[in-house]
Formats: sequence, structure tokens, C-alpha cells
Amino acid sequence: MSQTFRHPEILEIARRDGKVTVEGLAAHFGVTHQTIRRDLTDLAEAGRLDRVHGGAVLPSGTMNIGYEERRALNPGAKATIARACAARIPNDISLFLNIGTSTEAVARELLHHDGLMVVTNNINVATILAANASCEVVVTGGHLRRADGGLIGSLATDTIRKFKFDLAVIGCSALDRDGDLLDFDIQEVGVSQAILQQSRRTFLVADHSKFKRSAPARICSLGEVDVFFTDRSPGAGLAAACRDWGTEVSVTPG
Amino acid sequence: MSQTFRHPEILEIARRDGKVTVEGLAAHFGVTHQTIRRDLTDLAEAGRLDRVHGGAVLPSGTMNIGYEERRALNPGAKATIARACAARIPNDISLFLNIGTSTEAVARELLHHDGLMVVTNNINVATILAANASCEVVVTGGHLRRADGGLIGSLATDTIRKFKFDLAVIGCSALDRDGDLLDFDIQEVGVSQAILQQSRRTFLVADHSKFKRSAPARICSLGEVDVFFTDRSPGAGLAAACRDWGTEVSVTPG
DNA sequence: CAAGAATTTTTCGTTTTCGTTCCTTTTTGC
DNA sequence: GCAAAAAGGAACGAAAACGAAAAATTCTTG
Repeated sequence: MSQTFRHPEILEIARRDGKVTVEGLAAHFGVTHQTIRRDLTDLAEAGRLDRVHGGAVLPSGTMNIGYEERRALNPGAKATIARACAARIPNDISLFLNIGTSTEAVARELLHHDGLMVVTNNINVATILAANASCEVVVTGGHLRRADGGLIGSLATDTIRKFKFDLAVIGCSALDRDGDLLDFDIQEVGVSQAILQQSRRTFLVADHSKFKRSAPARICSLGEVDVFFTDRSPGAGLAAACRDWGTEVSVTPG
Repeated sequence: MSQTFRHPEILEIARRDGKVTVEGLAAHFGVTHQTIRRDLTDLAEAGRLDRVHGGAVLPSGTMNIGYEERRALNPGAKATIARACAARIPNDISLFLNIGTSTEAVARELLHHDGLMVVTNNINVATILAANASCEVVVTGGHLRRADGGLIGSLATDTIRKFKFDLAVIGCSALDRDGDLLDFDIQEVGVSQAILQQSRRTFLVADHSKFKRSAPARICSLGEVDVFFTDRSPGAGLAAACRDWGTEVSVTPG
């Protein structure tokens, strides 16, 4: 099979959106439908995509449906936040990425970084970063939470305690008015706290939908975070609190 | 390979833009297309870039192409062996599945089992079994080997030693005439040996293509395996040896 | 400076890609 | 069901890209 510039990009789009259309790709690349069809046929033959009428989709798709839907939520905002975050991550450092769609988006933006040593308890992050050959990927052990591909429990925390990271990039389920990072799962909270203990700097990535939600378990305060990447201003009260804490807030509207 | 000053810069541009064109590079360096083509050919041969018509792109990186090809090899035979193996695996036990396309096939056949507790150092197995809601999946930690999605190194062996399995289902890279299980990677051998130590019973799954190949590192002898699932008879000598060892051989032609 | 080596450019025939056309298959609206 | 519309596929020619080898240039090194 011959190679084209378009193939890798088509796969990238497919991974991002879960599907691609002949129409959309033809417009995107400025080529005819026939050319796109040929590309999709090639990729399908190589088993990289499943062909459907009008386009193609990712093969198999074992992942939880709810999770896929959640991932499709705010893709633009998430990607923008992730890009801003990735831009502040230097090459050649050790890095932790935890569970969450936002951190997965960061992983996707790190595909062209060099010399990273990434530890993660998120099986999706591991799969994404496997594509970056210059990146060493370490997976913590743990019980697989099928809702989101997270690895949790004592196996995960034990492994994390064996490392010391230059930087941790974490997500959370909710962020309340007091500036507390919250999560639904107490086990995941334990993992997150272990991460914070073992890292020199901490970035939080969370889009504005997290402002409104609530969750039962407290991870830590925003004050313990070095930079908070989001897509909308968190409100006057929280902004003032962040100034006091010395927490930088990076707002990049999607 | 000739070392021109252009090579590093081409790679830099490729990493920045994700791709490079013959046209663009020729203009950038002020040389002819032919010269750029030679550079790209060199870089592609060195595995630093993937050549495409009109230029080159960053290596696709995703799970080694060789792995995808390997998975596509003998799919029928692998599935048949896996089915025979899965039929001998009871419900409600603890189970280890290690690295390899054959064990992945077994995982696929276990999707309808009940109450399993599966530990694996294979990220693909974890993804496959995530679809089985009645199955608890535990992932060992470890360094991600992008060639096949395996998790290896001391993190993996340490985690394995924390468990005791009712059954281990393992694959191997090669199986020689003396009945020794072999592998290419010494680290993976360490993991496999740890698995054998921690499990009460052991199943080996290996299609006949493993009979002809060789590999440098020895895992163990077939004698330490309880049941050997394959698709062709391993030959008179080995069959006799298995009888002596008390190793059951299950041949299911694909 | 000159011979020799290495690299680049030029040239030219071959291969690949891509748009166009025409027709078949699948989906959709009634 | 049936017909219109959308998508798919095969074939062919023009244009672009490729690769090999000869010719020209640049770079060593004595």
C-alpha cells in the first residue's frame, strides 16, 4: 500500500472525533471525494479504520459508551486548554498524567514533544503516547475502572510513590466555589493525593463545565496547584483567591 | 549514510509541522528536489521518518506495524486455539494473561465468562476485557513496550509477586525442539518466570509458527506447563517428552 | 595547486497519484 | 416497495513525483 500525507492526518481526525466523513475530509484536504474514498479504502484494508457508508469509524471500540460521549463533550475547549498546557511543558522532563478526558487531550498534544518520561494511571493516555517514539511511557498498576480506563487502588499509589516527577498534570471531576478539587471516587482521590506529594510542580486542566458540578471527595485545594488551565474565568471570588495563593490561572477560550 | 547538516534540521521541521514536503525543503535549503529525496530516503531508512509521496511524515509510531501484521497472521488458527483454551477455563477464578497475540485471542474468547479476576501485563488484553462487565481487571505496572503493548520491568514483576493465581495463560515467542519456551526480551522472561512462580496451574498457547522460530532467552521448559494448546502436532519427539513430563497437549487444527 | 573523493545537479525514462467520467450499489423519503 | 438521491467504484489520461546514472560542482588532502 502506498503512503500519503493524508493518511496520518485522517487517523488523527478519526481518533479525535471517533469518525470521519468523505465529505468533510474532501473539504479539509481540498481534494475530490474519489481521492478520499481511495484513502479510506486503503486505511480500512490496513485495518486502521472501519469503512462505513459516507465515511469511516474507529475499529472495534471496546470503550464504554458513556465515556466516549463524555469525551465528545466540549472537544474544542478541551483541545484548546490542552494545547495551552502542553505549550508550558518543556521537553526532557518526567511527567505524570492522571485520569480524565482533559489529561487525555493533553497527552494528544504531547505527541510531538521530545524526551519525556511519562507515568500515567490512565490506560488511554498510555495508548495515545505509545505513538510518540521519543517518549518513555510507564504505566502504574491498579484495578481497571472500565468507566474511564483509569487504574486505581493501592497498586497505583504504591507505584506512584516510587517516583518523583518534575511535573504532574491532573484533572478533576469538579471544582467548587471554595477552590477545592473534588472527585467522585475516593480511591481516585488517594491516587491524586499521592501524585501531588511526589511532584515538584502541578498543573490542573479543567474546562468550565467542572465549575458547576459537585462531587463528594476532596482531593486538595487550588492553592496547591501551580497553574490552572481552563477555558473561562472561574469567577471573581476564585480569581482573587488564586492571586492570594499564588496560583496562576491560564484562561484560553475555546 | 551520509551526514549532511540538513538531516537534523529536516527532523526539527518534521517534528514542528508533523510533515515535510520535498518541494518545501528544496526551497528552504536552496537545493534540488533530488537532493532532498536522497535525504528523506536516508532518514526513512534510519527509521526517523516515514516516507510518503511528495515528502515524509513523522513515524506513525502507533503500535509497531510488525505487531499489526503479526496479529493478522494465522487469525483463524489463533482464534481456534484460544477457543479451546477458553473452554478449559472455569468461571470465578483468578487468572493471569501475559503478552502476545495468542493471549489476546484468549482474552477475546473470555468476554462471556463470569466472575473472573484477570491480572495482565498486556495493555491490549486490559482493553479487550474492559468489555466484560463481570470481570475484574487488574493491570500490572511497568514500562510500556510499544512493539506490542506489553508492560515489563521490575514494576511488573513486583506487582505479580503480590498475587497468587489459580491459572496463568502464557504465550511465548518460540518453542524449540527440546521443549524450551523462548522469548526475545530478557525483561519479558523475568516477568514470565514470576508469573509461573505465582500460579497454581499453567496453560501455554502457541500456534505452530512458533515451532520453527528461535529466540535467545529461555523462559522455562514445557514440562512446567500443565496444558499446551496449539494447532498442529509438535512432532513425535516433543509429544513423547510431554507424555513423560505429564504435560497435556491439546491440538485443535484451525 | 592538482588529483581524488564526495556531494550535488541535471537529465530522462518510469511509477504513482489524482481528477474526470460513467456506471453500479446503497440509502433515504414517500 | 419504489424511485430519487447519495455514495461507491472502475478506468483512463494528465500531471506530479520518483529513481538511476551521468555530468558538474565542491570539498579534502598531499
